[in-house]
Amino acid sequence: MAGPRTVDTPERVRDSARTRAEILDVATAEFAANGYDGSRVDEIAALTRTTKRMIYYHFGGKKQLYIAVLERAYARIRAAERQVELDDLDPVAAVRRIAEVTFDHHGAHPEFIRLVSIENIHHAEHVKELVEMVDLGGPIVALLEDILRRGRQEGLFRSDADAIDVHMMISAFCVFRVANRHTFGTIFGRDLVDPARTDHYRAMCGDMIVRYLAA
Amino acid sequence: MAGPRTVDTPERVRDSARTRAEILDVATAEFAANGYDGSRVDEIAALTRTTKRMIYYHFGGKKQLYIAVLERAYARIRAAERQVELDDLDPVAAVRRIAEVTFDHHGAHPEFIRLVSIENIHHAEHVKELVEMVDLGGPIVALLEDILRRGRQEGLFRSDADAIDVHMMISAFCVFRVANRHTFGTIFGRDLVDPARTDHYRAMCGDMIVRYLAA
DNA sequence: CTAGTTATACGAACTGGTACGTTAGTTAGC
DNA sequence: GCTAACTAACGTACCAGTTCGTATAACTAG
Repeated sequence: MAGPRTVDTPERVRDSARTRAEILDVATAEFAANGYDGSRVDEIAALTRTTKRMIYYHFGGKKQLYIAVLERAYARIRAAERQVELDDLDPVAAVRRIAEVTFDHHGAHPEFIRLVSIENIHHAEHVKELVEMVDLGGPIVALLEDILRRGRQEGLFRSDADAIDVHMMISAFCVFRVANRHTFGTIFGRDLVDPARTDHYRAMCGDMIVRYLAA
Repeated sequence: MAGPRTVDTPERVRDSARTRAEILDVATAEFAANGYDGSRVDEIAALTRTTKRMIYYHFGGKKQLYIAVLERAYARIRAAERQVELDDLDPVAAVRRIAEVTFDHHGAHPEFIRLVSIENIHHAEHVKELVEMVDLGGPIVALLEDILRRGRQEGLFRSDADAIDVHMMISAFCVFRVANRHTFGTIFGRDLVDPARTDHYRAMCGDMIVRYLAA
């Protein structure tokens, strides 16, 4: 944030990195709130301290801006996955830990979940461009494969479950709770993200995967 | 260019019910494919054998048409739920049966799942209008409550699980498999709706809920 | 150190096209 | 001959992307 060169002009300075970051912040909120087609480039520009021209100057267009937003959102969950510490946990505790990390991340980042939902409406066409640049799934799959291998060696886990399916079951629970909370809450009168119920659902998620995996 | 209606033209009769149904069919496909903002009233009209004015004549506007589409889609899953026969099944088999019915319905109606995702992007604002007219959640909850009560009486089920949470867990799995298949398939290289894997995932869904519920 | 030069960062106003909804009029059927 | 069902063509607002021009930082030669 501090001026890298001169100390004058506290604001209104030329700083492309800052401008880009501010556009990305606003665009993330807008795209998550309104979807791709529902978002307006003019509106995103109006919510920044710069103009629409800068969006085209720095990103090229609405679509590229959206891809940049997606890229940053996925980078953040990979960072969360990378920080999990579970070398000293037994396999059962380790899968529960992973489920809880996923649960907490999705609960804390509903805008990421919304972007993923939006992306699926668009048949993942933008994520398809992303995976050509970064490996989004590798880290979590490698982590789970290691735990499953240990668990099977110790005779704790069933042998017909693989890492991708385990991740799928955990994601299904954690994504649904956030992604579908509006229709679910409206139809069943239960707020899935009510803070008073968070511990209940975190435990439910852990129980689900641990019991499913049990030999 | 086109001659008057001197030629036969076997159909082309005035039939408001048929016109409404045709508009609804096309609109369902369009909204499910492109989302609400991504769908075009002109395009929907072009895909019917009538004109855009008829959409406004019969439904009032884009939003009301979308609500009518949602209403019909929800009516269909309630019909599927109503037809489940499980009076002669023990509680464990009965929950598995319900999970399978949900699994099969969602697998067979991806357009419904997409509409639900789209609706959540819009904070369920249209479903909120729907629930004032019809009770969408009652039937499945009543069904599950009955099974859970029997299961608890027989000492088969844990006592800290209620019908809404059980439905949530089943829905999470079945909805995720369809709703997120594009991003998941792109990132992890596994097609969740590959017919060759359908039996595997149906069994996985049943195992999940049965094991979670076990006392 | 400084005057001249260039690359980068920025903004106001505009344009071409698109999309929802309407106006005005037509036809079928009782 | 009255009305529900229907059609073509239009109007207005909006929106992605562009044009053209300006200001500032960074660099270079003298």
